[in-house]
Amino acid sequence: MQTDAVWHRGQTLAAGQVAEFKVWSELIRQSTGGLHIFLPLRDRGIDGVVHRLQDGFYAPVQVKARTELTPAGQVHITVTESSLADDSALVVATLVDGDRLGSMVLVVDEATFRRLAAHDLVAGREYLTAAFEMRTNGRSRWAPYLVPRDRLAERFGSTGLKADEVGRDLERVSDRGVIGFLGEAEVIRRLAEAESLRLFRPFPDLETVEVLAQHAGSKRFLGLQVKTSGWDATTVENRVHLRRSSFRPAPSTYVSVLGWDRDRSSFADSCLLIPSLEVPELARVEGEWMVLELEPGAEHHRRLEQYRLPLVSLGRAVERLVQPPSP
DNA sequence: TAATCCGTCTAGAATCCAGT
DNA sequence: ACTGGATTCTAGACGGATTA
Repeated sequence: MQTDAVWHRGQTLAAGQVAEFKVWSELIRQSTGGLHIFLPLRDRGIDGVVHRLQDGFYAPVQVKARTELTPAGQVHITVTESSLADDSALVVATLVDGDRLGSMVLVVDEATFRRLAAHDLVAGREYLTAAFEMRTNGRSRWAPYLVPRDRLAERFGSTGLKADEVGRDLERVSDRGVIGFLGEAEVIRRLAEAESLRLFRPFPDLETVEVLAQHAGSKRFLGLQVKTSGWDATTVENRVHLRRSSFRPAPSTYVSVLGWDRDRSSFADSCLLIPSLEVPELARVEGEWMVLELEPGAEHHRRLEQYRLPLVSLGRAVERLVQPPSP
């Protein structure tokens, strides 16, 4: 395949981007929706986070790509020591062969990568290199971590959703209106004020979790589902609907509810932050839906009162939930 | 066949600088 | 003093020759 020249010289970084999206699309396709991807909103370093829906597990991922084999037919992956910041993050390294990923993909956590890689000090900087051949029965130290391209999702623990589950999440895309979008933007703005949080958005945009935050220190994740509830002078009470079939409670998932004052076109001063595990006992079931009753404009939120906090402190509150345990 | 070493190139950051 | 463009600098990405 002589498409190399297309990428060569000046296109190499673009090739890296291409590789990232090849990896994401392979994971989404192979898992038939069982894996979702979150892309970073500001920080570089981690290229994306893979979310396994079955158990809510999050895996930070760094994608490394090469466009050419060495003359000896090897794939060489070099990274700087400084770019390996999270031992639990996974390195996904691959050849970009024309418009496809290579037939074999290296998937290894950063700690193992650091341990197995060739360490090389050049001009005061440390480089780590993995060298391997793209075949299944190699005997290199990397062989145990090589997986065929078509079994990438499997490596991430997803066997795919059952047929009746496929498409379920697609339904909810239409749930979100203009107000909902405003709410998400507001939550992102508030979380961005917390300096220790890294933020991610889902790709494609059909997750229950709409904003994902990771603490830079503890590396812990917290996913937020954002609900925005409007009110005006005439209707003080309101309800928030959560589709039961696509609601996946997990310890790391929270539901945030913002109030939108239609009269003033602004957000209420307070919001709610509810652990998703507690939602089923707080909500009333109405057929396909779980319903939370609240008074977004009021000072009191009835049985949800204990989850109320000032909107300005939302970033701090999320930060506290994921920060490292104090010694 | 794998590991090591190193040269070249680029994007983005930092800095400089001329024109207003 | 300010602005936007040009220039320089540097970390990191990439490729491949050489060694083990």
